[in-house]
Amino acid sequence: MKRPTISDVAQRAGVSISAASFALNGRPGVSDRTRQRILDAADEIGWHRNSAARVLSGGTTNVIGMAIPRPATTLGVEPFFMELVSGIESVLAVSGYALMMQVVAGVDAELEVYRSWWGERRVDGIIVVDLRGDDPRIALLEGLALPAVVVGGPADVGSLPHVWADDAAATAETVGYLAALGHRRIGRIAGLPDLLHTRRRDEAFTEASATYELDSIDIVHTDYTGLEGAQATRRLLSSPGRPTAILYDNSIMAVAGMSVADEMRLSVPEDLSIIAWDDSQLCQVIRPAITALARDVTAYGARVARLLLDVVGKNGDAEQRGVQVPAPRLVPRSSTAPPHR
Amino acid sequence: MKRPTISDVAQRAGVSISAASFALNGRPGVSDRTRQRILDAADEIGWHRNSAARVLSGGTTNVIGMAIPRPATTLGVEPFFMELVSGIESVLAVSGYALMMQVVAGVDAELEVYRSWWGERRVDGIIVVDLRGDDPRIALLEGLALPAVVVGGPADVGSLPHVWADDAAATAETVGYLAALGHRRIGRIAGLPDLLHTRRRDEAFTEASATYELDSIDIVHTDYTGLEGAQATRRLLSSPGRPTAILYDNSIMAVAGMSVADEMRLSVPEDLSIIAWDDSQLCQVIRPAITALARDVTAYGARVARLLLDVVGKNGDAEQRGVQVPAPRLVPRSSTAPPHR
DNA sequence: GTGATGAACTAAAACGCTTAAGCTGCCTTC
DNA sequence: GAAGGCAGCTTAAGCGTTTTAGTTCATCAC
Repeated sequence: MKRPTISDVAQRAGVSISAASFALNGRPGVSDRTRQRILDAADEIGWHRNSAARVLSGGTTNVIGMAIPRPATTLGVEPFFMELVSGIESVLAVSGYALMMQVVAGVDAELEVYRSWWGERRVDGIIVVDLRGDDPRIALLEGLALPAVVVGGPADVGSLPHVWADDAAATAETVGYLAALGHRRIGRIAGLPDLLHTRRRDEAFTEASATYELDSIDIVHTDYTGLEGAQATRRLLSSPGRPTAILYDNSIMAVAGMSVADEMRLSVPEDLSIIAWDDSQLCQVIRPAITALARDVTAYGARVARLLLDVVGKNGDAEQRGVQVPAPRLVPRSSTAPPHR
Repeated sequence: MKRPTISDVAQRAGVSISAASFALNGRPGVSDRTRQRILDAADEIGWHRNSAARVLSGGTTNVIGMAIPRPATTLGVEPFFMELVSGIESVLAVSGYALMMQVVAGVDAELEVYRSWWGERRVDGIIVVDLRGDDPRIALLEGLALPAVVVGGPADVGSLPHVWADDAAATAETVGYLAALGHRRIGRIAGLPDLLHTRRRDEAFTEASATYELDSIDIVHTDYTGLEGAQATRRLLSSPGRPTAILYDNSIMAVAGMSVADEMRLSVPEDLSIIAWDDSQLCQVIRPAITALARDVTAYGARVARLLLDVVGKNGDAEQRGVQVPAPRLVPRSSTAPPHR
């Protein structure tokens, strides 16, 4: 089955190729009658614009690229990620853009992917996730002048537009809440230490502990899996001055921690309060329900996509370099209470 | 920054454009010395093949398309989906293919996406998920002769290659296991009723209940969310001859069900045994740990991707129409036991 | 009646690549 | 020594669009 081309359309409508092109792109230069005849002809033979040809003659690809610097096998573990993609897709889909995802093995591979995408003219813009300290991707993207939006910030993003939430404020608020409940020893079971947002939360956590004059804090880094979450919890709860509250960087680790407490005959929330970053169905469904730092990840993703479309010039070019989304809200549930005794 | 073209490479190496093309594509027609000179030149100026131009002159796009017929906001709920994508990516990434995802609002939108992708020559092949009864996508794809692989089957896939697992056998085995423990009343809390695999499991469940001469079974369909899983559980546990075991179609519903049991002062597994389809970190981490029907979803996705690459002719063209992956294995944990009394 | 204007349309170049066909020399072969 | 073959290259056509620079022709002002 041969694909019809624009010249088939032109022939059928009895006009030149360029008249057909004008009509099909909604440009002036053809009369309304002719335009309609051309559109009808295109419809009748089921014409679709060949995207390669369009790109070759200077058009846009209508593709947004996103490299994922995580091992493919761990992608499914973090619901944050998939929700972000959902939000991005919800905007791209209605704008006729597709999302091209590529899992990459490491930072070097990711840089290479960006260079390829740029050189091959495969994407109109890209979304950068999992920002790290001294991230070489920033400089590369600035150099290539590839339209890009960073998920994260507001520091260390160079001149790139970015979308960020005030994790530090949310962390401080959470520590304050626990302090108000009477907790003096608080633990934090965090994600990967080289991710920038982990560091920001770490710092905010430490600062807040000073502000509220806590007796002690403890931070343990993990790879976000339930397994490491459980190990870290076991470690904290076995220490001499064990914490009476733990803040987890995701919900699967919080659940794992709750099981460890159970295993050690500590009850939640009487002996141990538990809070999870990123609310999810899981937090709501489990008993006791888990107090969570809720953010609308889907809306976050949507905001990222909208900013990127602005940057690639699809919509009005409102030049916003940094966009802030609402800070996570603390949603108190049954897993937090004043400490026992 | 101007992107270098093949003619820049040719000029720098002092040869014609076609000589450069031959060399850069590893074809015969240039001497080894010249070839090396050309490759060096390309490297020095950072040349990348313009993919649009390559596609336009008959090449492949090196892109695999995947339309997702679910609302974007629920994408994050089902870990199965993301794990499948991980597996697919793990194969595509090393073969230099990218995955293009597009969320679609319904079946009609999906058909339109396929027609566009075909007409625009945007993808080399596509992956079809969430097979339904009398699925119109099958006929369309057969008609367009677009290389495609269906996730599911083995029935109702037309002539399309597909990858499937024997869910029916796993269902039967599970019912048999519960029967052997002494359960006579079993419930099933299933996913969307119009998905083909839901129907297959429903049928197998009903058949097995006859085989093992159970007293009663009950099937409730849901949208896979914890909320509906909880509601369905409440309904089953409130009925006169309430089940002593429930089989859930995913793990989040199983957890929700466990909480409902707790709420109703029924303990797991003494009063209620719980089994979840699709093992996950969640099943392992929660207390009691949940007995699960484990399948290697990542490997499943990888198999799908490999088959599709075969079909588009990347690898050897071993013509396998239907590929079977291992049936889910029952992994007994603490959430199942003989019924009380 | 003349020249200017502009709407409606066409011809042709350009985008960057692949590839079929053609052109050199040089080496064999008889 | 003429014919043939072959490696190693070049020329040029073609892929399906977009877009620039025309061309034609009717209309209008004076």
